[in-house]
Amino acid sequence: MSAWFNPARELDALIRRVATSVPALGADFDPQVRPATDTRHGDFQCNGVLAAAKIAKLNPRALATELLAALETEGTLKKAGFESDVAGPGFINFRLTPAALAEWIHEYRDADAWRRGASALYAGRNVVIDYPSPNTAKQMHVGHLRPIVIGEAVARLLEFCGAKLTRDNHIGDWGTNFGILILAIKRKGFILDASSPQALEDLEALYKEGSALTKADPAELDAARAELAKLQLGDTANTALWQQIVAVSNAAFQRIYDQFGLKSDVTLGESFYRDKVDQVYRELTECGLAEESDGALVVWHDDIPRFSRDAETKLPFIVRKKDGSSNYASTDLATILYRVEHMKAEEIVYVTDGRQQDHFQQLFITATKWFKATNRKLPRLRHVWFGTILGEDGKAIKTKSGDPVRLQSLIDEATAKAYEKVSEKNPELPEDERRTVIAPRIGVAALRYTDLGSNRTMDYRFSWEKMLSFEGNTAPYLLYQAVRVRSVFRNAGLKVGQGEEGASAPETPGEIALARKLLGFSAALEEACADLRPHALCTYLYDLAGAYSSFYADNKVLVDEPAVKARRLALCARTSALLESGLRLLGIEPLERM
RNA sequence: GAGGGGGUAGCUCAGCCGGAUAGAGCAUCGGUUUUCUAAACCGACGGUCGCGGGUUCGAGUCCCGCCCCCCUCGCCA
Repeated sequence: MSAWFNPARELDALIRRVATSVPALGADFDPQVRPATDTRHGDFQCNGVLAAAKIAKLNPRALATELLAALETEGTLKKAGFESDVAGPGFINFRLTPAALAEWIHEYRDADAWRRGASALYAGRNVVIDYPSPNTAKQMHVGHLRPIVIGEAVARLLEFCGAKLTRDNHIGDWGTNFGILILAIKRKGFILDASSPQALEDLEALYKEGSALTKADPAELDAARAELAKLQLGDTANTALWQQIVAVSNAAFQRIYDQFGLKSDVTLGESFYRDKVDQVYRELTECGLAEESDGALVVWHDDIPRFSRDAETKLPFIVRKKDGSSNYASTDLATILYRVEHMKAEEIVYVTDGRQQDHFQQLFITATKWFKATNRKLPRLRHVWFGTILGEDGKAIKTKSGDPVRLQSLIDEATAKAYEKVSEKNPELPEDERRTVIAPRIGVAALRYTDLGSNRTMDYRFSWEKMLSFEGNTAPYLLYQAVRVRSVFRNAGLKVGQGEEGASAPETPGEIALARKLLGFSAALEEACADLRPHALCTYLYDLAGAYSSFYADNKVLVDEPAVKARRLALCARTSALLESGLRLLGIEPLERM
């Protein structure tokens, strides 16, 4: 074990250490080590000398030369396989020798090795991730795509980097809509059957009707409230109905989760916390954080102008409604406490729509003060938020009738298009494989990748054309590249990873470029983890696939010279493993052929 | 009004812990296959990085002002 998993990080540490022996630099010198912006400059560059020279009023080139001399004397640089020089106004460029590239490729050969390299980021940390957390009694629609897809990718990233992860599906199963729904069910004498695929759709229709009635007739609204009150007081009939509604919802959700390969460790919905909110009210009141306002129990944050009681537009954190019932603020607070006490959470990650930013900001501030006042240890709280999926017109996506687009219909359409495309491109593959394996996987992968491919904080325009186009930075392109690599091994009669003995160091431009790209994985992973942005990984995988394609076009793998063939097979094997591991991190299951 | 996001090629978007000549895909035009999956590769075309100031050796990236678009703002989650 000698090659650095993440050379940029190690280089940075090394330069900092050596800089202490250079008088003009010292201990607080920031080397600003970055991947080289242009490969002609090498693999990594140190930009920090320019700024330091300015402060010390020295010639930057001379200072860079001095620092580099100290680095070279120290010896590590050469051992790690770097060549280096001073360039331009005072940059220091570092280039890994082909032998060093070969060593990394030899050493970091599979997901286990990468996981070990990456484990420093989250080693052993207890993390609870809250997703996709849908509301019950409604079918999953396009709005549920992002929490599923982003949540799963973030979860896998964290797990890959060593976190001890609990996936907690915090379903919304205790909302005020249950009064309306229960009333409507009773009126119609409707019988619920959780095993029926139709059941949730029926519930939704009932709710729509009931909702319209309550809007039209105040007496109806009172009746609905009465049903809700009965439920909350533990009425047997209403509780049974509520349980059935939740069961119907969960069964329908599960059918969607299965198609996305989603598994929760626990599903503790809001209802689970209904007997735990009193403690929240009591403690918040006792430590002087919460107070009555217009009959509700609210928390003001006078230290934050926007959330202060003096703000122009009042935005209190309402923890108990004026009718005495809880809301998501109260249950979210109770949930934090539960996760800390019973799941030993050191970090909680919420994956939700960006429109909830105010809520989470207030939640986090309130929790911070509450935990401080009660001498509890606060976990790190992170809101991983995302933008909205827009229709082709740039407005919230809807069907022609104005209803939300069902998630299942998105999956079906994507799958159908994928089937068409595969059948056109590769008709000799067995029909059954195309239909049951390849098409569904490409379809779901396309949905996922479209969602993950751009920065999550951006809104994006949903376009069938773009989503199902199999060119450019898309899932089918990446899947295709992964399949092409596998095909090389199939033709050679080898398993991926075999035939590397006696490999020489990369030599041709295509080989070198690919090898460098492979090394870039560690940095991409770190970047994706830092802000929990899966799209950094997407960008990397796309680059890697491109580097492979160029390599593949100019470097025939199955050649006669054993050393050349072995080194190219090694490059192929690593590309294959990295593409496939990377896709899995995004939640995308790679294919054998397509 | 306050807060958040966005404004980069005709379109969709990367790049934004300041770094050397601003990148992809699509579209348009052209080239590459008796060769490991051409769903590919290579090339050409295409830019006042919203506008104006400032900081800096260096600004798409940081700061200030302004303009435009989207979202949120008292009891839904």
